[in-house]
Amino acid sequence: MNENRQTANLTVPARVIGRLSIYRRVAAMLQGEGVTTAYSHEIAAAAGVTAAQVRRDLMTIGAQGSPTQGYQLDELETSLGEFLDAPAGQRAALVGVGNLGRAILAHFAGRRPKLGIVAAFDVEPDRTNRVIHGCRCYPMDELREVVRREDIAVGIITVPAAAAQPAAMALADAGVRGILNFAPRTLHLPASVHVEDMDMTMALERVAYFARQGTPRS
Amino acid sequence: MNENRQTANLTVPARVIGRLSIYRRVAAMLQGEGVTTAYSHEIAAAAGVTAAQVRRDLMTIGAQGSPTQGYQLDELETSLGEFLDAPAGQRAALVGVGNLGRAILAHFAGRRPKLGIVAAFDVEPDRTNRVIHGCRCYPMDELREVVRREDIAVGIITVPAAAAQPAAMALADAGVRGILNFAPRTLHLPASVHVEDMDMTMALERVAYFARQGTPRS
DNA sequence: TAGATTGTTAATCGATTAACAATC
DNA sequence: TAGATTGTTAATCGATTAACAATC
Repeated sequence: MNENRQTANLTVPARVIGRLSIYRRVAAMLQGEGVTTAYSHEIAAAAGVTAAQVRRDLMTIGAQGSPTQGYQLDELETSLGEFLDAPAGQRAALVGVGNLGRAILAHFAGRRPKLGIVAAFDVEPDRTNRVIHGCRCYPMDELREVVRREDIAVGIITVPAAAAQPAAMALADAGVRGILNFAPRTLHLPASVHVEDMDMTMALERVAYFARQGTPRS
Repeated sequence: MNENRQTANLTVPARVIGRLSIYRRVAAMLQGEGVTTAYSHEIAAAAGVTAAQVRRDLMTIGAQGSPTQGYQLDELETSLGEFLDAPAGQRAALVGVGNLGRAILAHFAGRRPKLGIVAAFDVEPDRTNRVIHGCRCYPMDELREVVRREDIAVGIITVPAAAAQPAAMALADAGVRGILNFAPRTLHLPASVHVEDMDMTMALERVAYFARQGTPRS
């Protein structure tokens, strides 16, 4: 068991990656307010986690703070960017240009230079061969070609539930390695493809349940 | 520590509630295919979890299966509904009728009779005093009155990041007990208000990271 | 019956929290 | 310096997994 331990790139749990993304958002926000340094408990308060968690997470990526000054926010933002972003950037494609798909295109348009949605796909002819929120929309049968040409690594699924699995397969077959799935259906894909579900119905039902019962103390 | 243990309604972790919501979706889907009973491993496969987890979760809500037949899907769906839904139903309000807000209104329109979005709010005059995707849109200064009149228990926040905290406060002050937050900002609210974050940017960055690094084996 | 599945407890695993010496 | 904060390890906590007798 010792011989196959990972040496070069440590494995970081998904939970931690999510928090790092939030710390980056917080660092940008604080800098926007003119703040240049922040203590772990200040970052923690803005991120909604504990100070100890912030320190441990930042230790993971090798970001260091000063015991008297805290963390230098511009350095921190750089460190987080180097960890979270691909050096050469990554490109994403969206499948399903309905109401939700369009909203997501608008939401991400120009937000992250290192991670842009560069193509969208749909089965409906009246949604394709045009530009929506700055993103070119192609018919589904061009997916494979466009994904390869544009070197697209990430897929976003916003099709109806019944169409989700075929859409995911098409993306995976074309070479996509990660999928953000908004459709209320569990996707079955090779283990080499990382899937994250954004199930709005589930989330809303959970909120409704705890609105009634009260939040557990965890 | 023994004296204040909960007796009547057991506390169920958020993770479990989320899975129960998924089992309900699976039960509905299988019934739509004409299936009447399913084993835990069949439900598990469709839900993307382990069979042992399905059995343990269903045990939590007192749903029983037969060792030879598995679970009766119509009974299961009823049990899950009785557990997840408020007997008299619950009403939700959405704040922020932009692209994402409209998409969510369309997404939930008529989907769950026991949990409907019955009001929307916005600061923009040209978005208010009209009906969008079947939902009446009010100006923000009517929020308190409408939330109380319609007995709204759940809020959905789809405003820009800078407007999220005031919107959350307005909802909490009006009596909302749970909030589904799509804005990329951590909300600070009394502990009595349950908050769930749907951070699309974080989720996409996480997918992009694991698309590059490979999924951890967890 | 035989056998796969269920309900339920014990063992394992991983993440969070607590603690504390080192630091500026 | 004094003192709050940092980096880092040990203890705790909770959830998942493994195991197995009971069931139809």
